[in-house]
Amino acid sequence: MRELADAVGVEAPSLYNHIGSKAEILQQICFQIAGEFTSQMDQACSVSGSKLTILESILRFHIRMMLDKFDEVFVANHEWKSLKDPDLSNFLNQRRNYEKKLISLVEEGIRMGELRQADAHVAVMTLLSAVRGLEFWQHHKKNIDVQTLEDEMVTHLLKGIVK
Amino acid sequence: MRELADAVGVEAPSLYNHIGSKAEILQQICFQIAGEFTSQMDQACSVSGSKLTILESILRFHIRMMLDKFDEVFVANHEWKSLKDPDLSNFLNQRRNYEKKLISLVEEGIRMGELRQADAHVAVMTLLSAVRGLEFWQHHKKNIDVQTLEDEMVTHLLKGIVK
DNA sequence: CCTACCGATCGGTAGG
DNA sequence: CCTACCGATCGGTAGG
Repeated sequence: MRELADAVGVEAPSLYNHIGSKAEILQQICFQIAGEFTSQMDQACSVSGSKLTILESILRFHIRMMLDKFDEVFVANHEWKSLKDPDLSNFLNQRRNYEKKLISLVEEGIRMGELRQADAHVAVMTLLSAVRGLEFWQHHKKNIDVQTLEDEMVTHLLKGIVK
Repeated sequence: MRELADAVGVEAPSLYNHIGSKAEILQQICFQIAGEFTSQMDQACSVSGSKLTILESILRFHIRMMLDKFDEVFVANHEWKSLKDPDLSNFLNQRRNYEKKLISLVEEGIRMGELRQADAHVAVMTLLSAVRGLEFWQHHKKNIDVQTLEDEMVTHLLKGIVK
């Protein structure tokens, strides 16, 4: 809070004329980000097209979120653990739901023959892990064109690296 | 430190008869883990075989490390930022070197026609991100056989999910 | 190995 | 918006 106050140019206690608590800021960030992911997923699923196309658009959204709203996504990904309990369960439910929808999507893709026979659960977790890992790229991100990064990553995750 | 002391069954200050500082424990964990990864990489690269085979064995090692030595790897992955400066640069150099070797390996694989034409840099970061993301699986890990998880994840990362 | 305690940090309140 | 200050926490030291 002291750092934040410094950045804004006031003393730390003055912040409390504008916010209720540090926890409240956390809560807002977490649910704003969760909401963006959830609504994009719903939108992506509502368009007609192959399951693969939908999956790809979701992947691309994740990557763009990691690049465009790094700080907020980072906080939502890490600090949600500090949410207090109506919020905590709420957040976890939303996330679990999100993962379930993604798993269903992959399962349907497999059933329709668009996707390889695979463990949908592991596939989804692998995809989510990979895009989330953009967190750690730091200096690497700066040396490469954003669109190339997105395209290469999506291709790798969908088609692999083996010839 | 108080938690640690509790777990061991002594008072917090007593710990300092056995360790120099909290920072020293961090340093030991970071370099032990870094060493394991580095030496496995060297070993894997020294055996004859396709670049793809080598890459796969490295991937499998990462996954197994994430599952078998979760806590240490977690600390090495996150808390290295608190290392002080001869150690910090040392650690970062070791990691950068590791990534470079991996990138070279992928580049050679591409050159030899074993791997698809791809951005080796993005490919390696995608692979590392994905395996590292096992950090976040938590409850998911418990519902699946470890060997299946390893096999499915490796297959996904190497061959993708598209049919 | 313990008790006693320090100095820094942190989220936050009181009171104006 | 500020000054003054609180209570909890944390890594660690002194002294036995």
